[in-house]
Amino acid sequence: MLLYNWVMFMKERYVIHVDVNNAFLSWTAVEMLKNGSKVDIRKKYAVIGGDEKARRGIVLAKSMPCKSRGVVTGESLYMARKKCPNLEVYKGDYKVYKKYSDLMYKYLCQYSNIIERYSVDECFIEYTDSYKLFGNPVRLAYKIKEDIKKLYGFTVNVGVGNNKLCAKMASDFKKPDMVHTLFMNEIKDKMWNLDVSELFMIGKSSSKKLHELDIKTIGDLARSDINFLTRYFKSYGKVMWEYANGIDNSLVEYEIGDPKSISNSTVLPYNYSKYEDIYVVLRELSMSVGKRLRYKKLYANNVSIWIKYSDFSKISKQISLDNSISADSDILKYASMLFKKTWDSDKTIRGLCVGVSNLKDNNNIQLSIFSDIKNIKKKDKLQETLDNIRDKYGDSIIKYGDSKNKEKN
DNA sequence: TCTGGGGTCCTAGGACCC
DNA sequence: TCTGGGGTCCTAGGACCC
Repeated sequence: MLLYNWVMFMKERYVIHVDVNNAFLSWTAVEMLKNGSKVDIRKKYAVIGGDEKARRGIVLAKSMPCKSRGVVTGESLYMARKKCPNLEVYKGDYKVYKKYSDLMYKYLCQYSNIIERYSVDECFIEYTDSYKLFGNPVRLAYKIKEDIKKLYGFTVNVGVGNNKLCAKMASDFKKPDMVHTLFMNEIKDKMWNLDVSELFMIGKSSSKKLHELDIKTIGDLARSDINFLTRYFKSYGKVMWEYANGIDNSLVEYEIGDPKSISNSTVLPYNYSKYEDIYVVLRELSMSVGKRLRYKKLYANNVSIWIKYSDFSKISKQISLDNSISADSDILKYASMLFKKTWDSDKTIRGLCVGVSNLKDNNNIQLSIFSDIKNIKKKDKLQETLDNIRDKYGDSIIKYGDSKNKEKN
Protein backbone atom coordinates (compact mmCIF):
# COMPACT_ATOMS: atom_id res chain seq x y z
CA MET A 1 0.00 0.00 0.00
CA LEU A 2 2.77 2.33 0.94
CA LEU A 3 4.53 1.55 -2.27
CA TYR A 4 1.31 2.13 -4.21
CA ASN A 5 0.88 5.56 -2.63
CA TRP A 6 4.41 6.44 -3.46
CA VAL A 7 3.90 5.37 -7.06
CA MET A 8 0.72 7.43 -7.28
CA PHE A 9 2.50 10.41 -5.80
CA MET A 10 5.29 10.06 -8.28
CA LYS A 11 2.97 9.24 -11.16
CA GLU A 12 3.84 10.73 -14.44
CA ARG A 13 1.78 13.55 -15.82
CA TYR A 14 0.12 13.14 -19.20
CA VAL A 15 -1.35 15.91 -21.30
CA ILE A 16 -3.00 15.41 -24.68
CA HIS A 17 -3.36 18.22 -27.21
CA VAL A 18 -5.87 17.97 -30.05
CA ASP A 19 -5.46 20.33 -32.98
CA VAL A 20 -7.85 20.42 -35.96
CA ASN A 21 -5.99 20.32 -39.30
CA ASN A 22 -6.62 23.50 -41.31
CA ALA A 23 -9.69 24.04 -39.15
CA PHE A 24 -11.58 26.77 -40.98
CA LEU A 25 -11.05 25.16 -44.36
CA SER A 26 -11.75 21.59 -43.16
CA TRP A 27 -14.93 22.58 -41.38
CA THR A 28 -16.13 24.58 -44.37
CA ALA A 29 -15.41 21.55 -46.59
CA VAL A 30 -17.35 19.22 -44.27
CA GLU A 31 -20.29 21.58 -44.13
CA MET A 32 -20.32 21.96 -47.94
CA LEU A 33 -20.29 18.18 -48.41
CA LYS A 34 -23.10 17.85 -45.89
CA ASN A 35 -25.11 20.36 -47.89
CA GLY A 36 -24.78 18.32 -51.05
CA SER A 37 -21.60 19.67 -52.60
CA LYS A 38 -19.84 17.21 -54.88
CA VAL A 39 -16.38 18.71 -54.39
CA ASP A 40 -14.14 18.46 -51.37
CA ILE A 41 -12.29 21.76 -51.25
CA ARG A 42 -9.62 20.15 -49.05
CA LYS A 43 -8.34 18.42 -52.16
CA LYS A 44 -8.24 21.55 -54.32
CA TYR A 45 -6.23 24.76 -54.40
CA ALA A 46 -8.60 26.44 -51.99
CA VAL A 47 -8.36 28.87 -49.10
CA ILE A 48 -10.66 30.57 -46.65
CA GLY A 49 -10.09 34.25 -47.20
CA GLY A 50 -11.36 37.68 -46.28
CA ASP A 51 -13.29 40.04 -48.51
CA GLU A 52 -10.90 41.60 -51.03
CA LYS A 53 -13.30 44.39 -51.95
CA ALA A 54 -13.29 45.48 -48.31
CA ARG A 55 -9.46 45.27 -48.29
CA ARG A 56 -9.47 42.21 -46.08
CA GLY A 57 -7.92 39.93 -48.65
CA ILE A 58 -5.75 37.61 -46.62
CA VAL A 59 -5.51 33.83 -46.23
CA LEU A 60 -7.21 32.61 -43.05
CA ALA A 61 -6.78 28.89 -43.75
CA LYS A 62 -5.45 26.84 -46.64
CA SER A 63 -5.80 23.36 -48.10
CA MET A 64 -2.88 20.90 -48.13
CA PRO A 65 -2.35 21.36 -51.91
CA CYS A 66 -1.99 25.13 -51.29
CA LYS A 67 0.35 24.48 -48.39
CA SER A 68 2.58 22.32 -50.56
CA ARG A 69 2.89 25.25 -52.96
CA GLY A 70 4.03 27.50 -50.12
CA VAL A 71 0.82 29.37 -49.27
CA VAL A 72 0.95 30.55 -45.66
CA THR A 73 -1.76 31.79 -43.32
CA GLY A 74 -1.89 35.56 -43.12
CA GLU A 75 -0.49 36.34 -46.54
CA SER A 76 -2.43 38.30 -49.11
CA LEU A 77 -4.73 36.51 -51.52
CA TYR A 78 -2.78 38.29 -54.24
CA MET A 79 0.38 36.46 -53.21
CA ALA A 80 -1.47 33.19 -52.74
CA ARG A 81 -2.79 33.44 -56.32
CA LYS A 82 0.74 33.86 -57.61
CA LYS A 83 1.60 30.53 -56.01
CA CYS A 84 -1.65 28.84 -57.05
CA PRO A 85 -3.08 30.44 -60.22
CA ASN A 86 -6.40 28.58 -60.01
CA LEU A 87 -6.96 29.45 -56.38
CA GLU A 88 -10.50 29.18 -55.10
CA VAL A 89 -11.39 31.52 -52.27
CA TYR A 90 -14.22 30.71 -49.87
CA LYS A 91 -15.79 32.81 -47.15
CA GLY A 92 -15.67 31.54 -43.62
CA ASP A 93 -18.65 31.25 -41.32
CA TYR A 94 -18.06 31.47 -37.60
CA LYS A 95 -21.32 29.68 -36.82
CA VAL A 96 -20.10 26.63 -38.70
CA TYR A 97 -16.75 26.72 -36.87
CA LYS A 98 -18.51 26.97 -33.53
CA LYS A 99 -20.72 24.01 -34.37
CA TYR A 100 -17.83 21.66 -35.15
CA SER A 101 -15.72 23.04 -32.33
CA ASP A 102 -18.52 22.25 -29.86
CA LEU A 103 -18.97 18.74 -31.27
CA MET A 104 -15.29 17.99 -30.80
CA TYR A 105 -15.21 19.45 -27.30
CA LYS A 106 -18.24 17.43 -26.20
CA TYR A 107 -16.70 14.28 -27.62
CA LEU A 108 -13.41 14.89 -25.75
CA CYS A 109 -15.17 15.57 -22.45
CA GLN A 110 -15.76 11.86 -21.94
CA TYR A 111 -12.04 11.35 -21.31
CA SER A 112 -11.37 13.94 -18.60
CA ASN A 113 -13.00 16.55 -16.39
CA ILE A 114 -10.12 18.86 -17.04
CA ILE A 115 -10.21 20.08 -20.63
CA GLU A 116 -9.10 23.50 -21.81
CA ARG A 117 -10.50 25.00 -24.98
CA TYR A 118 -7.33 26.80 -25.93
CA SER A 119 -8.85 28.22 -29.10
CA VAL A 120 -11.76 27.38 -31.37
CA ASP A 121 -9.80 24.50 -32.90
CA GLU A 122 -7.50 23.33 -30.09
CA CYS A 123 -8.06 21.53 -26.79
CA PHE A 124 -5.75 20.42 -23.99
CA ILE A 125 -6.77 17.33 -22.00
CA GLU A 126 -5.31 16.71 -18.54
CA TYR A 127 -5.04 12.95 -18.76
CA THR A 128 -3.08 12.10 -15.62
CA ASP A 129 -6.06 10.95 -13.56
CA SER A 130 -7.79 9.42 -16.58
CA TYR A 131 -4.98 6.96 -17.17
CA LYS A 132 -6.45 4.33 -14.85
CA LEU A 133 -9.84 4.61 -16.59
CA PHE A 134 -8.85 4.76 -20.25
CA GLY A 135 -5.35 3.34 -20.31
CA ASN A 136 -2.34 4.24 -22.35
CA PRO A 137 -2.58 7.84 -23.58
CA VAL A 138 -0.96 7.12 -26.92
CA ARG A 139 -3.44 4.40 -27.73
CA LEU A 140 -6.23 6.78 -26.74
CA ALA A 141 -4.73 9.51 -28.93
CA TYR A 142 -5.12 7.22 -31.96
CA LYS A 143 -8.69 6.43 -30.97
CA ILE A 144 -9.52 10.14 -30.63
CA LYS A 145 -8.07 10.85 -34.05
CA GLU A 146 -10.00 8.02 -35.74
CA ASP A 147 -13.25 8.69 -33.85
CA ILE A 148 -13.33 12.36 -34.80
CA LYS A 149 -12.66 11.51 -38.44
CA LYS A 150 -15.40 8.86 -38.47
CA LEU A 151 -17.97 10.81 -36.47
CA TYR A 152 -17.54 14.32 -37.84
CA GLY A 153 -15.59 14.00 -41.07
CA PHE A 154 -12.53 16.16 -40.31
CA THR A 155 -9.01 15.23 -39.29
CA VAL A 156 -6.94 16.27 -36.29
CA ASN A 157 -3.38 16.00 -35.07
CA VAL A 158 -3.02 14.67 -31.55
CA GLY A 159 0.06 15.30 -29.41
CA VAL A 160 0.90 13.45 -26.21
CA GLY A 161 3.45 14.70 -23.69
CA ASN A 162 4.22 15.14 -20.02
CA ASN A 163 3.02 18.75 -19.98
CA LYS A 164 1.12 21.24 -22.11
CA LEU A 165 4.12 22.55 -23.97
CA CYS A 166 5.29 19.08 -25.03
CA ALA A 167 1.80 17.98 -26.02
CA LYS A 168 1.39 21.10 -28.11
CA MET A 169 4.80 20.83 -29.75
CA ALA A 170 4.03 17.18 -30.53
CA SER A 171 0.72 17.89 -32.23
CA ASP A 172 2.54 20.42 -34.38
CA PHE A 173 4.91 17.84 -35.85
CA LYS A 174 4.06 16.36 -39.25
CA LYS A 175 0.48 17.04 -40.36
CA PRO A 176 -2.28 16.12 -41.12
CA ASP A 177 -4.13 13.24 -39.45
CA MET A 178 -1.23 12.15 -37.23
CA VAL A 179 -0.43 11.22 -33.63
CA HIS A 180 2.93 12.22 -32.17
CA THR A 181 4.49 11.97 -28.75
CA LEU A 182 7.02 14.24 -27.10
CA PHE A 183 7.89 12.78 -23.71
CA MET A 184 10.65 14.21 -21.59
CA ASN A 185 13.08 11.55 -22.74
CA GLU A 186 12.36 12.33 -26.40
CA ILE A 187 13.06 16.06 -26.26
CA LYS A 188 16.66 15.79 -27.38
CA ASP A 189 15.89 13.60 -30.36
CA LYS A 190 12.64 15.10 -31.53
CA MET A 191 12.88 18.78 -30.66
CA TRP A 192 16.45 19.93 -30.31
CA ASN A 193 17.29 19.66 -34.00
CA LEU A 194 14.45 22.02 -34.98
CA ASP A 195 15.03 25.69 -35.77
CA VAL A 196 14.36 27.98 -32.76
CA SER A 197 11.50 29.59 -34.66
CA GLU A 198 9.59 26.30 -34.31
CA LEU A 199 9.45 26.65 -30.54
CA PHE A 200 6.19 27.83 -29.03
CA MET A 201 6.39 31.56 -28.15
CA ILE A 202 9.40 32.20 -30.37
CA GLY A 203 8.09 34.49 -33.09
CA LYS A 204 9.73 36.43 -35.86
CA SER A 205 11.40 39.00 -33.64
CA SER A 206 12.90 36.65 -31.05
CA SER A 207 13.94 34.19 -33.72
CA LYS A 208 15.90 36.90 -35.52
CA LYS A 209 17.63 38.02 -32.33
CA LEU A 210 18.52 34.43 -31.40
CA HIS A 211 19.99 33.75 -34.82
CA GLU A 212 22.10 36.87 -34.47
CA LEU A 213 23.40 35.42 -31.21
CA ASP A 214 24.27 32.24 -33.12
CA ILE A 215 21.52 30.33 -31.31
CA LYS A 216 20.00 28.56 -34.28
CA THR A 217 18.29 25.40 -33.06
CA ILE A 218 16.09 24.65 -30.07
CA GLY A 219 19.00 22.54 -28.82
CA ASP A 220 21.33 25.56 -29.02
CA LEU A 221 18.80 27.49 -26.95
CA ALA A 222 18.41 24.67 -24.41
CA ARG A 223 22.18 24.53 -23.90
CA SER A 224 22.54 28.32 -23.60
CA ASP A 225 23.29 30.02 -20.31
CA ILE A 226 19.99 30.91 -18.66
CA ASN A 227 21.56 33.91 -16.92
CA PHE A 228 22.74 35.33 -20.20
CA LEU A 229 19.29 34.81 -21.76
CA THR A 230 17.60 36.49 -18.80
CA ARG A 231 19.88 39.50 -19.06
CA TYR A 232 19.27 39.76 -22.77
CA PHE A 233 15.54 38.93 -23.02
CA LYS A 234 14.38 39.74 -19.45
CA SER A 235 11.66 37.44 -18.09
CA TYR A 236 11.12 36.11 -21.57
CA GLY A 237 14.63 34.65 -21.62
CA LYS A 238 13.84 32.28 -18.78
CA VAL A 239 10.62 31.14 -20.42
CA MET A 240 12.29 30.38 -23.74
CA TRP A 241 15.10 28.47 -22.04
CA GLU A 242 12.57 26.41 -20.06
CA TYR A 243 10.49 25.69 -23.15
CA ALA A 244 13.59 24.63 -25.08
CA ASN A 245 14.25 22.14 -22.28
CA GLY A 246 10.64 20.95 -22.25
CA ILE A 247 9.89 22.52 -18.88
CA ASP A 248 6.34 23.79 -18.38
CA ASN A 249 4.36 23.53 -15.15
CA SER A 250 1.28 25.39 -16.30
CA LEU A 251 -2.07 23.77 -15.60
CA VAL A 252 -4.79 22.80 -18.03
CA GLU A 253 -7.25 25.60 -17.37
CA TYR A 254 -10.71 24.20 -17.67
CA GLU A 255 -12.63 27.00 -16.03
CA ILE A 256 -13.24 29.86 -18.35
CA GLY A 257 -12.62 33.08 -16.49
CA ASP A 258 -13.90 36.49 -17.43
CA PRO A 259 -12.00 38.14 -20.27
CA LYS A 260 -9.41 40.78 -19.38
CA SER A 261 -10.30 42.98 -22.31
CA ILE A 262 -12.86 43.20 -25.11
CA SER A 263 -12.21 44.94 -28.40
CA ASN A 264 -13.47 45.27 -31.94
CA SER A 265 -11.50 46.54 -34.86
CA THR A 266 -12.04 46.99 -38.55
CA VAL A 267 -10.22 47.81 -41.75
CA LEU A 268 -12.08 50.52 -43.61
CA PRO A 269 -13.15 49.95 -47.24
CA TYR A 270 -11.06 52.99 -48.26
CA ASN A 271 -8.85 55.45 -46.42
CA TYR A 272 -11.01 57.79 -44.35
CA SER A 273 -10.22 61.44 -43.75
CA LYS A 274 -13.53 62.95 -42.65
CA TYR A 275 -14.41 62.92 -38.98
CA GLU A 276 -18.13 62.36 -39.71
CA ASP A 277 -17.30 59.11 -41.51
CA ILE A 278 -14.92 58.04 -38.77
CA TYR A 279 -17.45 58.81 -36.05
CA VAL A 280 -19.93 56.41 -37.64
CA VAL A 281 -17.33 53.64 -37.47
CA LEU A 282 -16.37 54.47 -33.88
CA ARG A 283 -20.04 54.21 -32.96
CA GLU A 284 -20.50 50.83 -34.63
CA LEU A 285 -17.38 49.52 -32.89
CA SER A 286 -18.42 50.97 -29.52
CA MET A 287 -21.84 49.38 -29.84
CA SER A 288 -20.45 45.97 -30.61
CA VAL A 289 -17.94 46.18 -27.76
CA GLY A 290 -20.71 47.35 -25.44
CA LYS A 291 -23.01 44.54 -26.46
CA ARG A 292 -20.33 41.92 -25.71
CA LEU A 293 -19.43 43.64 -22.43
CA ARG A 294 -23.02 43.59 -21.21
CA TYR A 295 -23.56 40.04 -22.44
CA LYS A 296 -20.78 39.05 -20.02
CA LYS A 297 -22.39 41.24 -17.36
CA LEU A 298 -19.19 43.24 -16.98
CA TYR A 299 -18.27 46.87 -16.56
CA ALA A 300 -15.14 48.59 -17.85
CA ASN A 301 -12.76 50.98 -16.15
CA ASN A 302 -10.63 51.68 -19.15
CA VAL A 303 -11.39 52.61 -22.76
CA SER A 304 -8.82 52.45 -25.52
CA ILE A 305 -8.60 53.10 -29.23
CA TRP A 306 -5.99 52.56 -31.85
CA ILE A 307 -5.67 54.08 -35.28
CA LYS A 308 -3.97 52.39 -38.20
CA TYR A 309 -2.96 55.02 -40.74
CA SER A 310 -2.84 54.34 -44.45
CA ASP A 311 0.96 54.03 -44.18
CA PHE A 312 0.35 51.17 -41.72
CA SER A 313 1.80 53.01 -38.75
CA LYS A 314 -0.24 52.50 -35.60
CA ILE A 315 -0.93 54.71 -32.63
CA SER A 316 -2.97 53.94 -29.54
CA LYS A 317 -4.47 55.87 -26.67
CA GLN A 318 -6.33 54.83 -23.56
CA ILE A 319 -7.98 56.38 -20.56
CA SER A 320 -8.50 55.04 -17.06
CA LEU A 321 -11.86 55.94 -15.60
CA ASP A 322 -12.66 56.46 -11.96
CA ASN A 323 -16.11 54.98 -12.52
CA SER A 324 -17.22 51.79 -14.26
CA ILE A 325 -19.16 51.98 -17.51
CA SER A 326 -21.03 49.60 -19.81
CA ALA A 327 -23.43 51.70 -21.90
CA ASP A 328 -22.71 52.15 -25.61
CA SER A 329 -23.04 55.90 -25.24
CA ASP A 330 -20.31 56.01 -22.58
CA ILE A 331 -17.90 53.84 -24.56
CA LEU A 332 -18.49 55.99 -27.61
CA LYS A 333 -18.03 59.19 -25.63
CA TYR A 334 -14.55 58.19 -24.48
CA ALA A 335 -13.61 56.51 -27.75
CA SER A 336 -14.38 59.61 -29.78
CA MET A 337 -12.64 61.83 -27.23
CA LEU A 338 -9.52 59.66 -27.39
CA PHE A 339 -9.70 59.61 -31.16
CA LYS A 340 -9.80 63.40 -31.42
CA LYS A 341 -6.83 63.69 -29.08
CA THR A 342 -4.82 61.16 -31.06
CA TRP A 343 -5.60 61.66 -34.73
CA ASP A 344 -2.96 63.37 -36.82
CA SER A 345 -5.41 64.79 -39.35
CA ASP A 346 -2.71 65.11 -42.02
CA LYS A 347 -2.87 61.33 -42.28
CA THR A 348 -5.69 59.24 -43.70
CA ILE A 349 -6.97 56.25 -41.81
CA ARG A 350 -7.00 52.61 -42.85
CA GLY A 351 -8.30 50.94 -39.71
CA LEU A 352 -9.78 51.60 -36.28
CA CYS A 353 -10.17 49.73 -33.02
CA VAL A 354 -12.23 50.39 -29.90
CA GLY A 355 -11.58 48.36 -26.77
CA VAL A 356 -12.34 48.21 -23.07
CA SER A 357 -10.27 46.72 -20.26
CA ASN A 358 -9.88 46.64 -16.50
CA LEU A 359 -13.19 44.82 -16.38
CA LYS A 360 -15.28 44.32 -13.25
CA ASP A 361 -18.40 42.33 -12.58
CA ASN A 362 -21.59 43.73 -11.14
CA ASN A 363 -20.41 43.37 -7.56
CA ASN A 364 -17.14 45.16 -7.99
CA ILE A 365 -18.00 48.20 -10.03
CA GLN A 366 -16.33 51.41 -9.10
CA LEU A 367 -18.24 54.58 -8.46
CA SER A 368 -16.50 57.89 -8.63
CA ILE A 369 -17.23 60.20 -5.75
CA PHE A 370 -19.15 62.36 -8.17
CA SER A 371 -21.23 59.61 -9.71
CA ASP A 372 -24.89 59.73 -9.07
CA ILE A 373 -26.26 56.26 -8.43
CA LYS A 374 -29.72 57.19 -9.59
CA ASN A 375 -28.33 58.37 -12.90
CA ILE A 376 -26.29 55.21 -13.39
CA LYS A 377 -29.30 53.03 -12.77
CA LYS A 378 -31.32 55.11 -15.21
CA LYS A 379 -28.63 54.72 -17.86
CA ASP A 380 -28.39 50.96 -17.26
CA LYS A 381 -32.14 50.69 -17.59
CA LEU A 382 -32.18 52.64 -20.85
CA GLN A 383 -29.37 50.52 -22.26
CA GLU A 384 -31.19 47.36 -21.19
CA THR A 385 -34.31 48.51 -23.02
CA LEU A 386 -32.29 49.16 -26.17
CA ASP A 387 -30.61 45.76 -25.88
CA ASN A 388 -33.96 44.02 -25.48
CA ILE A 389 -35.36 45.71 -28.56
CA ARG A 390 -32.26 44.73 -30.55
CA ASP A 391 -32.43 41.15 -29.29
CA LYS A 392 -36.02 40.91 -30.41
CA TYR A 393 -35.88 42.69 -33.75
CA GLY A 394 -32.20 42.58 -34.70
CA ASP A 395 -29.32 45.02 -34.37
CA SER A 396 -30.46 47.10 -37.31
CA ILE A 397 -33.80 48.08 -35.81
CA ILE A 398 -32.42 51.10 -33.98
CA LYS A 399 -30.60 53.38 -36.34
CA TYR A 400 -29.19 56.80 -36.36
CA GLY A 401 -29.73 59.22 -39.23
CA ASP A 402 -26.19 58.98 -40.59
CA SER A 403 -26.15 55.15 -40.55
CA LYS A 404 -29.12 55.24 -42.87
CA ASN A 405 -27.42 57.70 -45.17
CA LYS A 406 -24.35 55.52 -45.23
CA GLU A 407 -26.37 52.54 -46.34
CA LYS A 408 -27.86 54.47 -49.25
CA ASN A 409 -24.41 55.32 -50.60
C1' DT B 1 3.34 42.93 -53.14
C1' DC B 2 0.06 43.49 -49.54
C1' DT B 3 -0.51 43.16 -45.14
C1' DG B 4 -7.57 40.56 -40.59
C1' DG B 5 -9.37 40.31 -36.05
C1' DG B 6 -9.43 39.05 -31.14
C1' DG B 7 -6.82 38.33 -27.40
C1' DT B 8 -2.73 38.11 -23.34
C1' DC B 9 1.40 39.48 -21.26
C1' DC B 10 5.53 42.30 -20.69
C1' DT B 11 8.44 46.53 -20.46
C1' DA B 12 10.10 51.29 -20.40
C1' DG B 13 9.27 55.57 -18.94
C1' DG B 14 6.75 59.19 -16.67
C1' DA B 15 3.99 61.02 -12.78
C1' DC B 16 3.36 61.18 -8.18
C1' DC B 17 3.87 60.16 -3.27
C1' DC B 18 6.51 59.49 0.95
C1' DT C 1 19.79 75.45 -4.20
C1' DC C 2 20.39 70.96 -5.18
C1' DT C 3 19.02 66.88 -4.40
C1' DG C 4 17.99 60.32 -2.83
C1' DG C 5 15.53 56.25 -3.30
C1' DG C 6 11.66 53.26 -3.16
C1' DG C 7 7.02 52.20 -4.40
C1' DT C 8 2.86 52.39 -7.15
C1' DC C 9 0.08 53.43 -10.89
C1' DC C 10 -0.65 54.58 -15.60
C1' DT C 11 0.33 54.71 -20.60
C1' DA C 12 2.15 53.43 -25.15
C1' DG C 13 3.97 50.11 -27.70
C1' DG C 14 5.67 45.61 -28.88
C1' DA C 15 5.79 40.52 -28.96
C1' DC C 16 3.36 36.50 -29.11
C1' DC C 17 -0.68 33.30 -29.81
C1' DC C 18 -4.79 31.40 -32.75
